[in-house]
Amino acid sequence: MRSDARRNRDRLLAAAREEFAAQGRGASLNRIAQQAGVGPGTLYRHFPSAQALLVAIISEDVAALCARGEELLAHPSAGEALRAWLRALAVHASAMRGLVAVEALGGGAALAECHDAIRAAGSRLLRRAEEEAGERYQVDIDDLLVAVNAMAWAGEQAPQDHARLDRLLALLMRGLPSAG
Amino acid sequence: MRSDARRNRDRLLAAAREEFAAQGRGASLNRIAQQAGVGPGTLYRHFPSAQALLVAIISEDVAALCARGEELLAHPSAGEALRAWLRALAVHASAMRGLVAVEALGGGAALAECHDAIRAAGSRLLRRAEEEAGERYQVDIDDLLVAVNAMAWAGEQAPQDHARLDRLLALLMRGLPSAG
DNA sequence: GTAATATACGGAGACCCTCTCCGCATAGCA
DNA sequence: TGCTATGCGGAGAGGGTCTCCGTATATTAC
Repeated sequence: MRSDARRNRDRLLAAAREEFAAQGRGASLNRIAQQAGVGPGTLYRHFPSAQALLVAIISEDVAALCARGEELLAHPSAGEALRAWLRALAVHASAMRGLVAVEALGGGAALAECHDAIRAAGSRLLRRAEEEAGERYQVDIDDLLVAVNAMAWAGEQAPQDHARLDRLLALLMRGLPSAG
Repeated sequence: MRSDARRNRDRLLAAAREEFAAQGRGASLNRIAQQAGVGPGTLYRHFPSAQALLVAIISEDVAALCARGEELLAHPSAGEALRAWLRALAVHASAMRGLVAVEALGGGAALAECHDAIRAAGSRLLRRAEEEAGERYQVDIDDLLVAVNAMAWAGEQAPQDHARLDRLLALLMRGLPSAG
């Protein structure tokens, strides 16, 4: 990749993060291109669709989430570790308003890889929590992750209510093993 | 209101229901007007924004939900009644893809009335379930309703997975009193 | 039945958004 | 320094939201 292309790509990603965080669903790809100082054509060459742009951003975050999951495997309380990680996931999902919605949709192969990585991390934490609690927690890990995303989405619908996300997560986690 | 205006209003609402159900977020107000056989100007005179249109549709449904809540107060199991009603709420929220999202947003006075009515019905069912279970269920009714909406939203993100909504609701309801 | 009037209609069009196409510029290389 | 592959950018097509205003019509009074 040519150096100017690389530079533009990076600028576009940075501008997109800002725009998505600020505007949520109302984000405009035009504005992103403008903010990054490139033409719309350049944006669409790098990212053929708004979704591709989102996937690229998400991919950047997934590694961090997986690393956090790895760390949390060493946490003395497996139940708390699971909760902490799900909360981190929710915060990631909330980071840009409306981003979650697209994350939940199709999104292609790149996003599938992200999902697999997230699912793997979540599965390990869930299994450890189950072992700790000595009971099988009858839930599909995918459902649990979707539910966490849904809570993040709902939390973002009322951005002024900062505590809502925590309350919603608490509500969701009532049924988890070794609940506080 | 002039008779032709009334007729057009009704046609617009019917067309809007179809369009929202079929297209979800991709719904086009232009198409709704076209489908209803009126010009765009007519649509915007009756409903100044897409949100106003949604609110009008929602208002139509709320009465039915409240009536269902009333019925369920007579159900022998208060816990089951609560669950059944929350499920009905989720189905309503799912009825048109993406409608939930707007429902969660501001929406003005008309929507506030709807929320109040829903909250009142939900509160009564929740209180009865608590009494039956002999325990106080520490949850804000608003949070519970938002969470149900969030699950409906998540369910609609994967319309091909019909059972997902049920699984997500089950997940949410694990922490409810007298859970099965 | 007809005239007067308030009310509502509808479509042209302004403006913005997404996304494409292609002539032009330039980075990288010999 | 010149060549070429690669990338840039903006004009513009197509469609969406929403407005404005000349035209049409339901309604009322006579």
